[in-house]
Amino acid sequence: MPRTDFARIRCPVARAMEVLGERWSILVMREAFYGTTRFDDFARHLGIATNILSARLAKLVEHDLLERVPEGARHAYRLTEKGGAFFPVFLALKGWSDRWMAGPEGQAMCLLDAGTGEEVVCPPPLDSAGRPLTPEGIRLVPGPAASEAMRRRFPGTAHG
Amino acid sequence: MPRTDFARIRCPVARAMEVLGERWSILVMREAFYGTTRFDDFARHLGIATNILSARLAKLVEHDLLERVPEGARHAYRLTEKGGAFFPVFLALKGWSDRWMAGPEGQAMCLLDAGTGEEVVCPPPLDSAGRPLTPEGIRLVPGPAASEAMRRRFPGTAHG
DNA sequence: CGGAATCCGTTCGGATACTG
DNA sequence: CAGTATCCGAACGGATTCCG
Repeated sequence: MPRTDFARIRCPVARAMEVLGERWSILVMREAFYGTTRFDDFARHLGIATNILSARLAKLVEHDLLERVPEGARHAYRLTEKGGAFFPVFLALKGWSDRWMAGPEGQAMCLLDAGTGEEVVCPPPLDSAGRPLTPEGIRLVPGPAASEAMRRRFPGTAHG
Repeated sequence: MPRTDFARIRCPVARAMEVLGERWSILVMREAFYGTTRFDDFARHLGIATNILSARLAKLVEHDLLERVPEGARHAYRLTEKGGAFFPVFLALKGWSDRWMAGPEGQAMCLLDAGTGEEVVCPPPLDSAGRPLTPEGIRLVPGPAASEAMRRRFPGTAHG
């Protein structure tokens, strides 16, 4: 009984979980955002087993979030455009985690705008009245890739 | 050899991965954001094995993203404040996934502002010049919960 | 040192059966 | 219908070893 193949699910978020759904994956990306590029640095900074690191990096490279480029005798793992585009997601996750998952001491790392020195925050999505958007404030309509089940579940169109 | 206990890591993001680091977890939250509250609906909508769903829901309830409330003869799983606060993170992830992980057909679901009918997007973080913030545009300083290793790695303070 | 390969315990996760 | 429990294969992940 092979496990469900997330790559085959129509929902792009599910497909993202195929790449980022293991617990170390996001932390590897965090390290990449913090400037780490070499295998050994990832391993030491994270305290991750090397075989797992190897597998995670390979998957991130396979899905084009990182690229493996020769650098002298070794390799460097660098963010691609796709990987760099994930930065706002990480920022949002970090914001939530610092607020809701931190211990009494608070946050471990502080991200400052290099220009102003102000702390970087992910702006929250707002509704038309300028209030933070909640799940209740949205209407769901199927997109072009929606399955039949989704269309039955959420009847309507963008302009209906 | 037990696996690394993410709850003990100082980084709040790592602690978040303790709860959300399994591949089904985010999709369970997605369903909650889409209005699902009952066990059977989660199971049918997601196509997840019921024992796994049971475990994921229990963990989300344990960490206070969902609460299990009696509803007639059964239970309803409802978003808590903490769980609702995760919505912007989901939105950011969905935006990235729709852009970078979707197939040629595009997105599966479209989230509209219930008031205006406009598609909801997560505003990207900007730097002081109004340009999208990149990992290169930030300066990293240790926060109050930073480990010694982190302080050595990132010397400096918020006002240094 | 960089990274892959091996070994093995643990967890995930699907299918099925079971209880209320 | 709402879940829990059991079984078992497959994947995750830690420790160690090995190769360039």
